[in-house]
Amino acid sequence: MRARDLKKEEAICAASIDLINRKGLSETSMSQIAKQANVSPATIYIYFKNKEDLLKQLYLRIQREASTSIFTGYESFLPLDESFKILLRKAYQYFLRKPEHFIFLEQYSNSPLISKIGDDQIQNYFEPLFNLFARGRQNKMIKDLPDEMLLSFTFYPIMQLVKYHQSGKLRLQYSELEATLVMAWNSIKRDREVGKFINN
Amino acid sequence: MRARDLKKEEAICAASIDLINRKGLSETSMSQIAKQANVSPATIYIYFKNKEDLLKQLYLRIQREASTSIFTGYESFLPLDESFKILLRKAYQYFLRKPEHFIFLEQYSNSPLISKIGDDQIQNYFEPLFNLFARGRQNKMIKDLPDEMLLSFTFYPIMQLVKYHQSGKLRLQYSELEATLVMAWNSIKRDREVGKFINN
Amino acid sequence: MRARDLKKEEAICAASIDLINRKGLSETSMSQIAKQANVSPATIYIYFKNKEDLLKQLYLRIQREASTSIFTGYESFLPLDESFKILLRKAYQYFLRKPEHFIFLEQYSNSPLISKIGDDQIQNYFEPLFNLFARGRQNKMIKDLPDEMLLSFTFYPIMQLVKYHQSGKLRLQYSELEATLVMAWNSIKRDREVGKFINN
Amino acid sequence: MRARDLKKEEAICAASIDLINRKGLSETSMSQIAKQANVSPATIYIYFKNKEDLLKQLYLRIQREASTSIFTGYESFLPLDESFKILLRKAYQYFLRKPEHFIFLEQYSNSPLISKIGDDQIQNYFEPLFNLFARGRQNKMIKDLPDEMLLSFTFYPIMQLVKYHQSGKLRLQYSELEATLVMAWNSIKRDREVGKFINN
DNA sequence: CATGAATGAGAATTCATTCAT
DNA sequence: AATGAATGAATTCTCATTCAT
Repeated sequence: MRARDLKKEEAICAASIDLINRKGLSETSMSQIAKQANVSPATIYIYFKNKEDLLKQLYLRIQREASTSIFTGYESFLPLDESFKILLRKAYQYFLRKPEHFIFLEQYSNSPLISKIGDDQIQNYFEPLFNLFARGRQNKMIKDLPDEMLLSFTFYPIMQLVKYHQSGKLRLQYSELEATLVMAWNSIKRDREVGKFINN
Repeated sequence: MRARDLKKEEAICAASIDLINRKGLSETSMSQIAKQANVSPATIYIYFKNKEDLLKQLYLRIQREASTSIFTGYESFLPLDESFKILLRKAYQYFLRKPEHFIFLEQYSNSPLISKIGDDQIQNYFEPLFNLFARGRQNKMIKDLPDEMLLSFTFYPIMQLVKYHQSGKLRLQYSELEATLVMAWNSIKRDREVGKFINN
Repeated sequence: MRARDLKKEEAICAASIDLINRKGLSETSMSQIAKQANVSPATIYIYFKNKEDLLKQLYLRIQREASTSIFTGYESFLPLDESFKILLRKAYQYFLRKPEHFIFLEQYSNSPLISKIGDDQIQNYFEPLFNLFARGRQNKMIKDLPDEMLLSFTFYPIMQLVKYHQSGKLRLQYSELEATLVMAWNSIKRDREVGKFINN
Repeated sequence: MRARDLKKEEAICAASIDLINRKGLSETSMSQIAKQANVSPATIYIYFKNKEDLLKQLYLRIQREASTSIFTGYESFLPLDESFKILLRKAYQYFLRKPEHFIFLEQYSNSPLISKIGDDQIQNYFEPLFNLFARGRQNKMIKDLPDEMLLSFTFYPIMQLVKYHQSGKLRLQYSELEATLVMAWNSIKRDREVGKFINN
């Protein structure tokens, strides 16, 4: 597998994402994908080893694309909180622009398929954010909490709001988004009031 | 006339949940379920109209059970923040005790199947939390933000931590959980420091 | 089997005939019949041994009813041609009144199921007609041809016209029917013009 | 790319016809057909959309083949009665040679499936006979009756005799067939004796 | 590289029938 | 007698994948 015609490969990916988003992983068959992509079923097997591989590649390439788009071009000399808000803002806006990608990622990563992907492969996509966290902890500007906790109160709430946006339940204005970013930052930034249990 | 066998229905549900957790929605077939539940495939169709209905009923009954378990028995005369923390703590602990239920809900609600369920049917499960939010907003103890925003910074981060727990990436100690609940509360409680965009 | 409640038995028969006429033998299941007859599937097996038996009994009882209705009450002292025309007219009118019965008979008798029914069982239903033919042959009023041939040019054309009527393609007026009966009679009545091959 | 294998399609058709003749429309399953045709069940669905389509195509192609075989090559310059007898004779002999086709047609056209076929599609197969009728009516050689009536006293009696032949109840000698054709012709030919109701 | 044909395995669902009450 | 529950076997049809061109 892995051949030339990028147009065809792209068509296969687009068809897959669209179908999976609309019908679900279980209701999307290789022949449906083939039909919608205007290729023969056999052609898919030139570009991907099998269905599992197709889905995995899709997941990885969407992650990669999102990560690239979100984490490139932000100036690391900015104050930590600014950098942090820039990243979250870009993430929010990126997924608003690419709802199909967002939905696909959610579906895939909440299914057992996700276990077939090595942790490291994913972890890397968050690296810049983790670096930011590390810097913040060193500078005593961010609470001394594990990355997962910090993500849970910053990145994931934002992702949840993307979901609300896409379902139409809550569409943030620009100013509201900015306030939200402040909320996210406040929830992890270190301050004078000391918590009872966590030594921050 | 033979009476309907609740044992059988229960076996079907349990088998479904188990298989779906292990193999995924897409890889779980009616005959696999039947086999694991020790009934005939045809028997499933006595209790559920079809596969879609089976999954939907599972989703609703798991939601209901979780909601009941989490939202019953908390004393409403307690201070708002206490009530709030009790609910989140119970939610966290409930899903820790019922990982299969948690995983099922995540998988189902991130698939297109979720769109077949009326909004109202779901919304109700959160009602006590929404009531709390409403009270808090009236009392000026909670920021004047829409429910979705409040959930995004309280309930969903906690759910994210359940996920981390179950994947083994981050298992909170009791004291850490308590600190986390404080974090959640702090993120939505109204305070003297006035944000730039939100008038709280 | 064979029990009491005639209402139930009648309901089962009526439902069967209706469904088979509308959906076809292949598309009619015992549970559909049960549902339409407002009884339990198990109940059908009290009245009939199994599906094959149900169909067979239906066929026989419809044949019997038709035969009874057509062949009773015609006066045998009438001239042969009058008797003959009376019978055909009654047959035509009977099936016009009972389209469901007609359609069922056609469907059943043109399927391999018919082979499960002994020839004698059916033959009897035509007996009065056969007697008429025999008398006619003896009296030299009817061509000396086998019963099957005589039926083919009298009874079956009339049945074909019933079919046309029911499909809406050709609905005979009363006078047209009478003319048709004359045609039928002419085709088998003996006359002076002698055929080349058959000695009539 | 593999080309479609006409041998396979033919095998599927032959197997279908054979099974339907022996077991009946209702008792013939796609897998039985596949097995007897020595193909995979899935292969049938390459050539036919579904079971209903398979049966419909079978019906149409058998009708077409019969029609072609019966109605080609008869000389239209012959006297009307000769032409007419030629056609009926060919029909009789054709179906005697192809009992499976005859039985299939009878079974299909007496089931509700027939209603899924447009009238026009069928009507065409009889066209040459209808033309003959039209000519005969114009020439005042045939009674002035609708096509359906004429068919009922000519074509269908002959078909009924085919049925008798195949069931073994009455096998006509050649000379008997000829006499029968005369009967058919006489029943529709116009003559001096004027009927009471029909103005012929 | 690309294809439509081909397929065995398996999907969801229904079947005719029997069971337990 | 009558029922709805229960079922193993069978139904139609689709699946992921490979084959032959």
